[in-house]
Amino acid sequence: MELRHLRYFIAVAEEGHVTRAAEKLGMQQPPLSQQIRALERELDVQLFRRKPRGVEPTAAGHALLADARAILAHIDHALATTRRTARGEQGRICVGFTSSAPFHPFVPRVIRAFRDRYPLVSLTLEESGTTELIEGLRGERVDAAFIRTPVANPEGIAVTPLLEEPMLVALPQGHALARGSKTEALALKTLAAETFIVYRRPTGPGLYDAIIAACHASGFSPRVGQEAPRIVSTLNLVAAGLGVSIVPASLQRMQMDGVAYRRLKGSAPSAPLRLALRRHDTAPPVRRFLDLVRQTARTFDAPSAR
Amino acid sequence: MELRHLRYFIAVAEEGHVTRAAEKLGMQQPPLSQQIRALERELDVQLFRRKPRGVEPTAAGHALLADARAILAHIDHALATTRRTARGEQGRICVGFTSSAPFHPFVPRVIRAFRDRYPLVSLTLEESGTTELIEGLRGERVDAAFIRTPVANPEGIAVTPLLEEPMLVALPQGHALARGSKTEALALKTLAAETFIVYRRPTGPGLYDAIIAACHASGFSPRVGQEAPRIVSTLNLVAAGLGVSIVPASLQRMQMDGVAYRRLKGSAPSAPLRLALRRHDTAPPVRRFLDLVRQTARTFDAPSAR
DNA sequence: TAAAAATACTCCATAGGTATTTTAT
DNA sequence: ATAAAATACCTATGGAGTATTTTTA
Repeated sequence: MELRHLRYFIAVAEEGHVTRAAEKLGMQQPPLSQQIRALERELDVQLFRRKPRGVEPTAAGHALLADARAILAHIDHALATTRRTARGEQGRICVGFTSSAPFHPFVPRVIRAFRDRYPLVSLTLEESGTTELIEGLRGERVDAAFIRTPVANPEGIAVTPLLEEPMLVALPQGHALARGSKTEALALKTLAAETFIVYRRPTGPGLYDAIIAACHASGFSPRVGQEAPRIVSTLNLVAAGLGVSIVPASLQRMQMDGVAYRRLKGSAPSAPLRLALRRHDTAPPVRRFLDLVRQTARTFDAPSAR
Repeated sequence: MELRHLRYFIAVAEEGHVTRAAEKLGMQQPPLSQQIRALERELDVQLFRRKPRGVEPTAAGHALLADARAILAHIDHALATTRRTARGEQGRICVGFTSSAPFHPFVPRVIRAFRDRYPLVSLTLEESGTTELIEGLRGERVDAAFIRTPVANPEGIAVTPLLEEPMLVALPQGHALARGSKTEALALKTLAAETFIVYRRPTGPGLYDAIIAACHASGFSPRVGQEAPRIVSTLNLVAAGLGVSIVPASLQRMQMDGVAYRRLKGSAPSAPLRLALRRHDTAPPVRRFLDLVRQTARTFDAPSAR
């Protein structure tokens, strides 16, 4: 059986008249009669009662008519879903981000824009460390990840740079360097004697290494104190007076009590925001997400350094 | 689009390999490739990613695969329903009966047999007078009716005789004729002086006329007292001592207090059981019902005259 | 008998087959 | 280099067209 048979059958049942149905279908009566009989022969069921002024569906014909309409509707629905899926308008996507990413206003903005634009794409979010996110990408548990640092082993992973923001020194409130003119930039070497609170290296090696490298460039080797597993923990430790830290500027947005920020003078390390994807991932929602992220990044006038 | 495309698509998606799918479909690889590409072109959607060792459904392909399977299942289901409907195994039937019919053991037996044999046919029962049942048949509210009397205007109605049973005299308990040897048959003319309770003529003219005619044949004109709208009411009136009546033998089964029965001698009127249908009704459940009724009637060894 | 469906046939579009080339790793 | 898909081309099945007959109330 073919869909043709169902289409023809519906036309004949609706018209109650083979000749008129043929006209409506843009064909002649004999081939239509033949196809109807072929359908009846295949099902071994009489679908129409032939009368001198047309045809009338039998009980079986009526039963089939209802189902045939439902089947054609089912097909229309399936094709629409398929097309939407191909366009990336329907499906699923899991977006991961490191703990510091959501503080950058770009991230919530782009997530919201995606939800608005592609409401049929089911979007799940996952916060995790950079290393876990990259593993998640490889294992298909995550489809896109906002990260801040370069990836150690980028095999099969494509990283798109999005935005850069300065890094600031986070000092305990009341620290000597936190007093004075707060808007003036600080030279990194001023911090040579301080204890540094850093983000755990295994979780996000890039940030750790960038800070150490910047210190060495300024002529000193930083004393590393506590290592924090999340960027927020870093600030908690700073607020507790256990040391200073160097964090992306957008962290200021969280208004943490007991922490003061100072800008850094000269070639201070900067904090990039990047998007990591599987290289050659053709999943349409992922492509749409990347498109939207890039477009939003282009028109983003960084309000982070307020 | 045709079902062929969906069948081929499913085969290729399941095999992940056009050549193997073609083999499984009993065809060659190039035409299968062509049909798949034709489907992709029509939908304007890429369904497979071509790899050096086979093909892999895209996200859209996966979406379509699930729907395509559901559609084929939908079709199978529709065809099965159509065939069952054609065979009379599925559908609806409304069976009517006059008030006296269900007392004949044949009627409940055949109803039960039909339910058991055709569980997917939704069966509704309707009790009504003969006249209303025939109108119900004409108006398609009823599809088959168990009646006892001939139909006045049988235009478009086919009546099949099923069984005959004797009619008995129903007497008030304590009536002179109810005493004595109860098994002995009574001559109808013995009742010449009695008041007759009869079934209302408009509701069931056949029974009424049969009784009057039998009395005339026995040489008297019966005195008609109350007319009852239902056969049970007749017996109630007899029990109340308002007169005698002549009723089908199977009415004994209802064990009505205060009523005694006597057989009739000679050419007493007999009570037929008949099935009325629309002439030329081809509805399959109705044909099945008629077949079953006839078959059951043939093998029915009347236990009514116990 | 009259309208409509079924049959008989013819034709051609296209599904499917055969041979070969292109592609992707 | 190799396996598999795509392309080119051919064949023939069967869907559709034309002319006519049969059916049914």
